[in-house]
Amino acid sequence: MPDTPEDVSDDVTRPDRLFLVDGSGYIFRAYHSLPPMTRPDGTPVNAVLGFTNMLMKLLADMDAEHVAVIFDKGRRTFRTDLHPDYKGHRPEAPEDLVPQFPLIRDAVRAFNVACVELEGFEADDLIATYARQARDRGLAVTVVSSDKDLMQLVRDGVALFDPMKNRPIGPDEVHEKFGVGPDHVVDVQALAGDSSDNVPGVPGIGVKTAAQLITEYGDLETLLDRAGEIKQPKRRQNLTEYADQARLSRDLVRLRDDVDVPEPLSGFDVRPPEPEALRAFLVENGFKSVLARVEGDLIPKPEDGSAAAADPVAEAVQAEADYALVQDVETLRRWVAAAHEAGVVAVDTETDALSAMRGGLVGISLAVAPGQACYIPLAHVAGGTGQLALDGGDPAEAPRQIPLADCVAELKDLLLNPGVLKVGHNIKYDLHVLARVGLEVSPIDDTMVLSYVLDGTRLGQGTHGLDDLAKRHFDHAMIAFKDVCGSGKSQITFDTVTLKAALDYAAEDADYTLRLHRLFKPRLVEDRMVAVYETLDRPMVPLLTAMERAGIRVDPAVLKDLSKTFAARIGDLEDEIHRMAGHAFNIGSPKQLGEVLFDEMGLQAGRKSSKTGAKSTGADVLEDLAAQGHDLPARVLDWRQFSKLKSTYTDALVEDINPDTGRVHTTFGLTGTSTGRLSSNDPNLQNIPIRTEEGRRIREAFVAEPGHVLLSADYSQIELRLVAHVAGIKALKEAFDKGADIHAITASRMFGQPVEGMDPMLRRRAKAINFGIIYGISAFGLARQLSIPRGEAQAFIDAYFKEFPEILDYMEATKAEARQHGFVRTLFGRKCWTPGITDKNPTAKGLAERAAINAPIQGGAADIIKRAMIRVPGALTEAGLGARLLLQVHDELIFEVPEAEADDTAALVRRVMEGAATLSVPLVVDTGVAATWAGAH
DNA sequence: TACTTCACG
DNA sequence: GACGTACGTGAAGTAG
Repeated sequence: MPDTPEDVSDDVTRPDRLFLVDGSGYIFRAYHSLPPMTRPDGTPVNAVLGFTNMLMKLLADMDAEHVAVIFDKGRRTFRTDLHPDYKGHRPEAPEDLVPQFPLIRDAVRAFNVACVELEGFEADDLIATYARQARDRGLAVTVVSSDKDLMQLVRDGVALFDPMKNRPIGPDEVHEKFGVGPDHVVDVQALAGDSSDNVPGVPGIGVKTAAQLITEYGDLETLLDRAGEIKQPKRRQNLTEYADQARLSRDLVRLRDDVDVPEPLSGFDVRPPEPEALRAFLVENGFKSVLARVEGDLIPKPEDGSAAAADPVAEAVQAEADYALVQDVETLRRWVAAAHEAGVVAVDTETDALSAMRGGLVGISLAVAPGQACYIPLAHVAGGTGQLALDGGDPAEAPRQIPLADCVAELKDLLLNPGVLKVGHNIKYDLHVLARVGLEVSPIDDTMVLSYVLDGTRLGQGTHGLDDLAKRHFDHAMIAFKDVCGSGKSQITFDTVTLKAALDYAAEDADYTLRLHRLFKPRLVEDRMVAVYETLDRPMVPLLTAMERAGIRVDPAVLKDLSKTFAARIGDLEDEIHRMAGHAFNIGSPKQLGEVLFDEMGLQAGRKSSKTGAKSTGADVLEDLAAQGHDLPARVLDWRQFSKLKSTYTDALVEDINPDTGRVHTTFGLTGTSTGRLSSNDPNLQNIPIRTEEGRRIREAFVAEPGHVLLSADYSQIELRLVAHVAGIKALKEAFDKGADIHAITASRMFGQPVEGMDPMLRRRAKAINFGIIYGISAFGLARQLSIPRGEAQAFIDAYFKEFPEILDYMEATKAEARQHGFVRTLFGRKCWTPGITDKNPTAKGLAERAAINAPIQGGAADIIKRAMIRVPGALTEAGLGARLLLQVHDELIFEVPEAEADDTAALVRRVMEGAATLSVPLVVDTGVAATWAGAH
């Protein structure tokens, strides 16, 4: 704060003051000072609020020119390297506190206060360093902390202030606590130790004795040198025996004041907060009372209505809804003009069917500002009872509506204008619908994708539906679709809804899409997710739309033929199984099958299901029984295979062929997975069988258009390569550089056998371990996979860690990262949330830990193939090639290619995919070309 | 709707 | 030392 003339007059000579705040100490006090509370999205914020209040009070009370808040960063410091047990017994931070750590740093920045932390050092060391630097420059330093470890810093020009007791701590208070002056605090602590921090000290010596000894001998070294003079025999012996331990303790306790600090002192000037940033922070965390307090003081108060526009986020929260029905071209033009003016418009379409590929356009809604939205009915039919009042028409006739062609003509420029951002919620759907009436849309943003990128699968955030987000972020209950159209059998289509109901429902969707956009877009920067959104997920939206629209040709004759074959096999197996059982039963019922196997036949049950405790009839159990020579379970396995193939694939896929296109159009999910992978549904084309001969035949039904071929290009071992890269595993990298059989090489290293003529059993084991590594290996899991005793599995794992020791560090570091932040990041910065990582239940915690280890690998691979997909269309166009990307199956891309271009396209696709990321190991892509998907592998 | 099973990476 | 697990998906079927 600038000095007023009055202040200056009586204190012209006082030195500048610097306040150094021990942020980590504040956090725990804040956390315990308030009961648990959450903001609307479920994020706990009690510590954030407590911290914010404490920070505001400090800023208001202190009289200083410079201030900074210093935090601990991570557990590992140079002290844990000196003494691994240091602070080793400290419990993990409470689960609901962990996600608040980053928010608390946001709070500091929101108040425009410098915020410092440094890997490898505790906050105390940074404080000591800054205090020394500031003192050297003649500043008066006040360290704000209740931590006794900081008492050693007290001297001329450096004071301590205890915010807990609200009192200064000077040399007298230090003496009271340690029995010596500040300059000998370290010596006393070195002798007395500290059980809570695992500082060993010297046995039998507490603070009192230590102070007495130091006072008598002067300092620790002198005391240790002259320990022989001490009269008490036990004490003399301990001081001699544990001298090195005392020295270690001194090194642990003594603060480093020579840290290479990340921020210069000059950045600590006291500055007023940026009003927008502060308001955004307070609004987002729901700190209304704080907002009310600072309005008009730290930040300007919005003067009703107009001034709210000064802050987009606040406006998104507060705006009243005002929705308009658009039934004539003149009105439509005014909305289009408003959209041009705003530069951002939310768009939502209403259709007469759920399917993106089939639904016909019924109406369009637009929002140009929070609360300001309209609905343009286009294909509503006669009948709705509420229509008369609004449009003055005859209820027996269709309501007054702009002809579709006119509306398309009016919207065309807007939707393609590069200066107007079109925002949708799951806009992929709308892009399909609008494409069918001849409307292209660009550029776009998608609030569903934004929500996914920002909040992913955080605690309880399984879904990114518009209704959920409106509730979570604005505490607003959206009109439910079923309240407008009903549900189940009596559901009506949207074109029969009254215009009034349609307006309320449809305009609200566009309105809240726009509001969410205002909320989310600034968070990309704050959460450091700009690159992931802009370079990975947003470009996927139009790309996936094109892939879904393209679909893949499926030959129904092949499928029907297979269905017949499978039906015959199923029938035969069923008869045989029933005969063996002595009676008919439903083989598809795990319950009935279990009774036949374990009760009637008296076979030994393998394991029980985890949820219900029923005896499992899973494939692994049946395989064991079959291996013991029992025929019935062997037949059941066959029966299951054919039933699965028939019901899930051959029968179902025929129904999924779009009669208009003769092709199957899946929907790709961009926001469903915890790792950044895509998903595929309706139908799922990412799990078409391949592992068995019979199943693989289903891929013969996936065919190219006449004159075309299918090209499959898949990454070889991409996840294992990523492990080698991110974990920096030297031996694994060398193996990949050699380019040979990676599993055989692994086996060779682990079992000390030459790669030539490797025993297939050893290779199989090495392969299982390589997979296990990707999954966050456990002896139990490996033992189960390989059907070997757990001890043997553990021995394999130990052998693996011995050959590839870096993997252990990676696993530990990843778990620590997950515990600290609640998420881990992929190579490209994507956050993968790790709920349960601090769970008390060891099973849940173990699951979360393995998931955390797997996420950067699986997610990194997902990022890489997305990069490749995004680069492919441009590369094809540039090369003048006519291929279309049809499908993605995690590490594989499938294209439909003009026959004559097959070789060129394969080479180009391979080049793009292999160059999609530069790692310390080569990326390798294999390609195959054939008339069917079966042949392209 | 919950659970089990199984198809894929 | 106990906990009771390999990571990530979606779909079909049974059972309640």
